[in-house]
Amino acid sequence: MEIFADLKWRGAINQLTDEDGLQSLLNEKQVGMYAGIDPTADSMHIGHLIPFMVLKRFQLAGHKPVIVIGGGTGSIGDPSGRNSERVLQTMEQVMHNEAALTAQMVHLFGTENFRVVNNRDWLGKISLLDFLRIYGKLFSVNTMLAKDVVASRLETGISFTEFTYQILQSVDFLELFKQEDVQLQVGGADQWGNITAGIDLIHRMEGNDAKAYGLTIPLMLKSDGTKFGKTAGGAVWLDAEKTSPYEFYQFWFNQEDADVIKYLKYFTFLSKEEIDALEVATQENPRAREAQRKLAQEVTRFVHSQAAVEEAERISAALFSGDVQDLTATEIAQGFANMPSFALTSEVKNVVDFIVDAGVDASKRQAREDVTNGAIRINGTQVTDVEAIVDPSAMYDGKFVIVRRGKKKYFLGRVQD
RNA sequence: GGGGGAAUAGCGAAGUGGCUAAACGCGACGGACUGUAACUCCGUUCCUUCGGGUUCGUAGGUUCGAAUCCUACUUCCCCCA
Repeated sequence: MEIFADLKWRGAINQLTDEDGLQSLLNEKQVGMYAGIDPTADSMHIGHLIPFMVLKRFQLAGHKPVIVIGGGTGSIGDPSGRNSERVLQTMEQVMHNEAALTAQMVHLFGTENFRVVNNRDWLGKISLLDFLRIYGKLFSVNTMLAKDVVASRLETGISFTEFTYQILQSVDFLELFKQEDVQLQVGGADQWGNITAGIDLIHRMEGNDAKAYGLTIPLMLKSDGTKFGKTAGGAVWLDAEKTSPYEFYQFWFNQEDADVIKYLKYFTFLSKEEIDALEVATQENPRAREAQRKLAQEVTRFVHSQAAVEEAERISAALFSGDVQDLTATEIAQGFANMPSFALTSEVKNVVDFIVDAGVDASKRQAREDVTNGAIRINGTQVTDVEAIVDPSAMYDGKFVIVRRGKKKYFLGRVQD
């Protein structure tokens, strides 16, 4: 499918500045395009992936994405989508984040037909007087105040620093237009104001016939209206240290039927035919969760690797069947990375005491009840006798004890001595 | 500043001297069912060495016996100024 039609079908387009103009540009040449990310953390989370998925599709279609790491803008703070002033980060933190994000980008985009640049390289060189004389004159405060992002903050307050953010982002677009032949900026729906400000600046500096376009992506929401990409544990990170590949896989696997097709379209590179087939499969046999499985596999492979997919599936199979005996110590460490864990000694204990000391249950009364009800499994083996004894050195090289309460609540004991 | 009312378990809310470790609803947890779902159903829901122990804003008091009566204090709400 032609890239533009494909994006529309995938529901990836919210607003466009000039559909016909962009369409014909895309037809005639390899177009440079960019999206930015401010180094506010040392990893992307899946929310960040939203504009980058679109860039990746353009890349696969032969165009050239550029990622701007906002070393300059990130030291200022984007007011978009926020109702309070950002706390500035230390420069060391910003630099550390930049390096980590760059590595993630290269992992997703490769090095062919792709660039990562840092806007500190140009923003950092502009003197205050140049800023005011060259750029400031071209921005009307009246227009800036009218942007939604700013207007919504006038009640609660916005600093001059954040107010100028849209000028900096506009300068980015202009610089990229000149240096990297970037003609399209892609961003989330809340970036519309910043993007159009950039196009206006390009027109003023480079002439009205300069071809610069903007594309925003719809706000991603779940079918129940809540925010996409959050779990009880917080954001879903791309960094395997923050969100293990197993948890990452599980996040996608657990999507609702009502959302899964939307996400397949958006977050995978499967063809329309494949996705249509999965849609039918979901309707006819929802219990198989074929679409969710495919979604989890595809996204986990894209963000991590095929090996990560296989490992995640092995851990999933073990955890959900309860057969945890066969897991290796490494797999346990991954599968339990963000599950509750507790420290223990290799001392042999009574189950009830063990459970309470582990924090699995709050009181002995509760612990006895759970044991009696058959709700407790130690290392995959059900324990129903309150007098049973737990020996931490029994399995997994004496390093771990896996406690399961109920069907799928796991707790990992790490033997300390 | 004056007057009135209320504080009960995670939350809401009954309970006005013994039958109350405290109804009921929600939530939470466990189980059955299921698709690692929703719904529904069943059970549990202060601690315990299972003998018992400690609870109804806090501290005292009355009583054989107090969540229930009295006093003081704290907090919250309402009305009047």
